[in-house]
Amino acid sequence: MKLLVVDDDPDLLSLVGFALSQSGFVVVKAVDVPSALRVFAAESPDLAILDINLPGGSGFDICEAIRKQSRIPVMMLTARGEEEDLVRALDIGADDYLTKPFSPRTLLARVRALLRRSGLESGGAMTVGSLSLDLESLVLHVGAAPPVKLTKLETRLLQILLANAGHVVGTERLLTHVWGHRGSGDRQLLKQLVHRLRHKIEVDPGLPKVLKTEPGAGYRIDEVQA
Amino acid sequence: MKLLVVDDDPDLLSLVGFALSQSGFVVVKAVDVPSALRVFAAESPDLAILDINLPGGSGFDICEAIRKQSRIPVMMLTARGEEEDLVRALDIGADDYLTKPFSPRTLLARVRALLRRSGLESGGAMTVGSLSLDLESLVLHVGAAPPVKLTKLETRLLQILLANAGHVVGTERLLTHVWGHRGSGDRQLLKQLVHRLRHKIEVDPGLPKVLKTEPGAGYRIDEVQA
DNA sequence: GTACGATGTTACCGAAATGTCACCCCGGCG
DNA sequence: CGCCGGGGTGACATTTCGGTAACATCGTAC
Repeated sequence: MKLLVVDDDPDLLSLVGFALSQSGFVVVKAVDVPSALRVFAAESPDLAILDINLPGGSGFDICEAIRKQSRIPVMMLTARGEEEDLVRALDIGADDYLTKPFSPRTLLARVRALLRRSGLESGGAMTVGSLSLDLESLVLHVGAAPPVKLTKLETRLLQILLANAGHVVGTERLLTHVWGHRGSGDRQLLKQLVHRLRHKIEVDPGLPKVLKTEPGAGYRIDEVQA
Repeated sequence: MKLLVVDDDPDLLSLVGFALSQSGFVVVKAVDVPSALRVFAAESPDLAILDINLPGGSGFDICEAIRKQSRIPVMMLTARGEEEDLVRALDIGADDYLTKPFSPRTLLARVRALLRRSGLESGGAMTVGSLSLDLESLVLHVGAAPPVKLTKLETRLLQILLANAGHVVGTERLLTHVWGHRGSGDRQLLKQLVHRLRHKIEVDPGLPKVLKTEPGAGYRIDEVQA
């Protein structure tokens, strides 16, 4: 489970980073808005913890940018006594907030709660419609059909598509999520991966019912009724 | 994304220029009214940041001149304690203002907010009247009619036309927005693109109701009633 | 080392998107 | 009238995109 933490205070950043990685999370960090957006695009974290006051913008900007692409849980950090920020945060689509100062223990509890609420709890499976993907064992259940064993890359591809079910996910975003910065620009990799995945999960790979192509835009998975 | 910044203080100009280009914007500058107008005409920026007190005129003049041609977001800069200026600024058609001194962080946040509001920031959907364009999935909804699938170029064309709904967008600006500097000067490309787009979105492509031609100037989209 | 599955690479096909060209219509003008 | 110039239109060429297959390479279990 990968978490993005954005704060301009390096002390707080390392403290929080330490606490979270102690608990088994992978933590990626950023100190300002532009780098946060870069990291978000490059790493596709599963949850974001955003400070509101940042050099070069505010956590609101990051939150909005994230919401345009993703439904991952977002937690905002605010200084004491800026309650009006909270309204705006929740308005923009944040899922929770925490008032500084806070204890690592509190943070951890909130993070776990968020992950549980959003169904991304570590090790668990993500379910959308009649699709259920187990991220640990790399097994996919499609309706009542026998489970399918997937490869690492296939799982990552499905993960991001399911996390954005109903929305188109752009080619470039898929590439960076599955392969990281390396695969950037290489559509061929994606073509092949989609091709192979379809052969595993589609009844008729020639007429995909699950993993749809959006010409010129990317790919999409809709809620499928069993 | 290209921004025009006009201020007579070279220090402020370079500071702001630095902050903005750090965040990935292209910045063009001017120090007085005449050069600002020249630069605006030559560069077709997507947003303008105008100081009010300028040698040889005021930011109001620039704002008015811009408003005659374009609907791009305009932000005015004012010195502290000149609130009556603000009224006039908003009256004239400015979209936002900032009181000096301000932090680069604040400026950046406001600029982003403006771009987002005007639909020029990537991502999301933009709606004008009964037209709704989804920039991610390249789909356009026209009133209650079935959605239309657009191509990348068609989407870009509509994007800039919708962002300037109600105003004529000049040929040259359309060309550079859709094709980048490459297509500069090639009106044939634009003719074809408009032609093809009209066939997709107009009831009678021969008598366009949505995408209107402004002979000698460019094209325009008005608010269409549902 | 060998065998096997996973992944990366290259090539080809057909369709769609885009670019290019030739010609039309129309209004202004000498 | 014939000659522009701006736009519109249709036909066609070229490029890009997505799907598919075949083969190469890599890593790991045995």
